[in-house]
Amino acid sequence: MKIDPKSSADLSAQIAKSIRDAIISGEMIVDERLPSEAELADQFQVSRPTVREALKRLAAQNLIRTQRGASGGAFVRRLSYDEAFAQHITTSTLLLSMNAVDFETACEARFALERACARLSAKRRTPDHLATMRAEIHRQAQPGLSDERFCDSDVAFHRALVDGASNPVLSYQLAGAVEAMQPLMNMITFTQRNRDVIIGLHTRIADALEAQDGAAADTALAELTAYTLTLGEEAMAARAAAKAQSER
Amino acid sequence: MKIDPKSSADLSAQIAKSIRDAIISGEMIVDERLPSEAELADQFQVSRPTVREALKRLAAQNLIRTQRGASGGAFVRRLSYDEAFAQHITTSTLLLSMNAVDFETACEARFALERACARLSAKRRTPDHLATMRAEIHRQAQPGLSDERFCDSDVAFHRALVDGASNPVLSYQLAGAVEAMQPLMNMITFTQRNRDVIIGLHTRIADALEAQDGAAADTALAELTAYTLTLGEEAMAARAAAKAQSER
DNA sequence: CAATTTTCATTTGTCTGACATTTAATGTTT
DNA sequence: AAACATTAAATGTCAGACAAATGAAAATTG
Repeated sequence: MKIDPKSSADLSAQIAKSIRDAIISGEMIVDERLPSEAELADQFQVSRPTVREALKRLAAQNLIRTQRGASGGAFVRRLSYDEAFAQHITTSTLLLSMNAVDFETACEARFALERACARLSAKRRTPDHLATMRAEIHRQAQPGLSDERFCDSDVAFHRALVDGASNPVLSYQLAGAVEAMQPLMNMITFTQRNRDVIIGLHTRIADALEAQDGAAADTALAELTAYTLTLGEEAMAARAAAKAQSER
Repeated sequence: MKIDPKSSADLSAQIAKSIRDAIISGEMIVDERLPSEAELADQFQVSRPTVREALKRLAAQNLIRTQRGASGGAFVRRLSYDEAFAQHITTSTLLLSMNAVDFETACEARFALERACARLSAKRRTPDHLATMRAEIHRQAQPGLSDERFCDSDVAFHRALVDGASNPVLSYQLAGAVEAMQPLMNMITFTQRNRDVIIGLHTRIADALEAQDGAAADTALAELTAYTLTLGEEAMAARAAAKAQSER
């Protein structure tokens, strides 16, 4: 592990990269202990604060964990699905909000991916998944539910659908698309009629999965896509109108 | 922005979280300047090194960039697709390697997602995308191509397929699945016959997209999925046999 | 007056040295 | 043998300093 003294980049960034590469390449394995801060400082010929900054960078990426005390130090960390999920969702959400991705694009991506799971989910869904979906449908039908709670339930429903495919990699990749959409979905005002239509489609999807009919689930999802798109367009139009009004 | 002095967590982690939340919530907008390190230290009642560690954590997540000099400082950074891509791929790759995801699971996820793009790509692919795919097919047919280069080309081909859908969000989510598979794909030894079959399927996919026939593309992708799975199984079996041999 | 150079204040990058805190291992006592 | 105290090693935090970059203001020059 070496660093380039001529590089203009921060030393801490270079050191972090050096260690990160060692971890990613498999040169360092899970739970392996890194040298102590003092040793690293010596090795890279920098001071301890600089090493510490590098280690904090790695900690921010969940690549290492640190432990205080006698036999403490920095250890290569096993990246768990949950952490990867959280990271992925944060990044996806930021990407959408900072780059002003339009509703249509995000919606299309989300449902295209979800439909990819439908077939597998129809084959493998367990009674547990079906129960979760039914429960969320029931929740969505409750009167007086706020739009935000309705969206939460919607995400939970679709999450169950995706998890039904019983493929953690698929669930992981999908989580980003589904959850990152939520801020955009939250802009929509759901009338009772809107909700009825969505609940109807959700029921059809759940029925199709229960009957292990992948094609029917796909069709219902396609309809849900189209319907969500029209809702989104209306919401965006209303938003634009309100903005024009306030600027007048 | 406040921190909890009673918390057992590192101060730098708390400070980082506090600032991160402000950025994610939209409280701080892109290109906005954070207070200087000295001011932050004052504000949070900690020393400058601690603040710096917090800032390095944020820098590692591409949430801020720093600039030296008179009117320098830390600025909220616009997360670009490219950076998000890189981050996503790194995380996905680590997730697969550290959690020993089996070939079958990763392969299934990858192709399920890819098939989700096929329909859209058939509709929207440009001559550019087609040209890229044809070029990669041509490259794959070249004699003497190493297995690794063959895989590279394979990824490039599928990337073009995905990009053909012209949905950056879709491309972003897919990139993780496709690229993270590469280390697993690299374990496979591709015989000439293997390559011929794959190239044939690639050609069928390209033809289908050119004809804007989504269904045909989907069928060819399904066949490619099945074929890749058998190749993977063989490779894993060979690997297991070699291991048993060496342990005997 | 305009253009160029110099100076200067600000801010991040890095270093030194110190102390606090946590924790496991070791030693001591009962 | 078990409970307790000691110690050493490691990270966490701090204070203060200097280096380096950089933009803006001031001084100089043509």
